[in-house]
Amino acid sequence: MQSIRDMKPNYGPPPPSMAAGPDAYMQSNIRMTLEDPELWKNFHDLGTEMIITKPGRRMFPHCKINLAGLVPCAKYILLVDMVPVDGFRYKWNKEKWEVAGKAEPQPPCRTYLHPDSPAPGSHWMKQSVSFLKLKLTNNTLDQHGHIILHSMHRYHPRFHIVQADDLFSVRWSVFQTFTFPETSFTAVTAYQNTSITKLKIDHNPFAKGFRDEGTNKKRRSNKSPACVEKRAKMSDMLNRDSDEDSPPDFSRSSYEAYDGEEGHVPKRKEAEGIKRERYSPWATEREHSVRTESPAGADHRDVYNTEQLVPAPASYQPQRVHEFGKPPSPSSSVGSSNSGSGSSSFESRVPDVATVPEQDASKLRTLEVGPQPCGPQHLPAPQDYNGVLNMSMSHQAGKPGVIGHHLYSPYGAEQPLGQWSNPGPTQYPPPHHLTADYTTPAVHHGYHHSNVAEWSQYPLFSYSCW
DNA sequence: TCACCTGGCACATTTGAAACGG
DNA sequence: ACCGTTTCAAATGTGCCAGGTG
Repeated sequence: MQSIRDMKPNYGPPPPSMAAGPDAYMQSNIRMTLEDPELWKNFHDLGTEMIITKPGRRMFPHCKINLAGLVPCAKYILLVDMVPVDGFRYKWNKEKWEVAGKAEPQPPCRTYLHPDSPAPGSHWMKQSVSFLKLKLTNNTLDQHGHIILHSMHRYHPRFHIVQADDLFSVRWSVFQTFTFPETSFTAVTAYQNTSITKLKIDHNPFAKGFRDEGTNKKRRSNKSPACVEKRAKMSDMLNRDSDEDSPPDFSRSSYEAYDGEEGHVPKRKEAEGIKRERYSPWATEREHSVRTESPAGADHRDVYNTEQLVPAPASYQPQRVHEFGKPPSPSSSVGSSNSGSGSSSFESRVPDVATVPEQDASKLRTLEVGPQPCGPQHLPAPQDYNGVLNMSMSHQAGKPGVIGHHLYSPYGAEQPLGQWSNPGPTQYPPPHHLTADYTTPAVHHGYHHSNVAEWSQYPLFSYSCW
């Protein structure tokens, strides 16, 4: 865990209203733990898949975290974004994920803003923080603010804690980034691994209707002979695999593996966890040095499972600088993210092609920053949305504001936080806030592994102008 | 031909308004 | 009039599956 003391405010001098902001709330130990790690681990061991649909699909399991070590009176903003795990596209081939080529160009990068943001540390710490309403989509023209992903690509959620009184001061605030290796997943439009399907059905309350022991006799019993045959075939194949290169526990037909009472499933899975880990569907990638996650091995995994701080600002902001300096092609950033360096200019960033309906933008409103019960207050002057935009533009020369990046909240525009966005980067000259002051080595955490090194180079706000 | 995607379907949960009673 | 509980329908979230697409 890295102390926030090591961090610097994002970039450049803060505005007058924020002059003493982050420093006033300086703190040392923010702790983030993933809720339901066992469930995540169960999925991870099988190779988590997340359905992405045009209208957007929730994650399951959904991201739920616990926070500690925040300053109770200081306000924080919580963000989640998805970064590619690597630069490859995958295909599901005979019960295993295989590399199917280079990754497609990175879709417009979106960041999901937790609807409670901004809220005091006490609020975040008093109960677990759920990102239930975060949705994933494969629609690059999505206008609902869902996170856009490519099917058959692997991603990794990143959680960001930004100490800021409101969304508009985020830009000058310190932030910390956390990830949990077990939350990585493959985006798919249809489930490939039947074991994952079964696991989802068993654990997702919305899918109760598909449980064998459930009340839904209709669907299950109405399955066509062909379907039954297909399933039997699949079961056969799995069993064959188990004879060849997998322990029975993992490669057994999912329908066998999860037969019986729902309540029994988690226990069994816990017991089988270690075995499954060894024979996860990613084995091939590991063999081919494609799968680089958690190479530290089982010893370190446990540590990762409980909490992990990844690219804290001091360490990965330089990479953001590099990232911004890369050519506009998102594919280049995906495919060559290891190459690292680049110019410090990011004027050619690819704009987020998604747009927000004008009426949405027009509804955007100021974030209410009410009086706080305690602690030093450095509240920005009241401002409306236009004011924010103006502020942003006025800072373009050296410390731009929030334009250009699509930061979404599940709240609609009519809701308190609003879904605030802006006319899109193409309408504004790109800002230059990423000064190259930081020369700290890219990743220097104890848990550093190549995987982190790669994906952490994705900027927090890829297309943003923070 | 095949891998992948899409849209409709049935079933489940969630949510919020209406109804009701104390 | 207010509050708490119950009921019910609409909205929403699921995986399944047939058909479409490149």
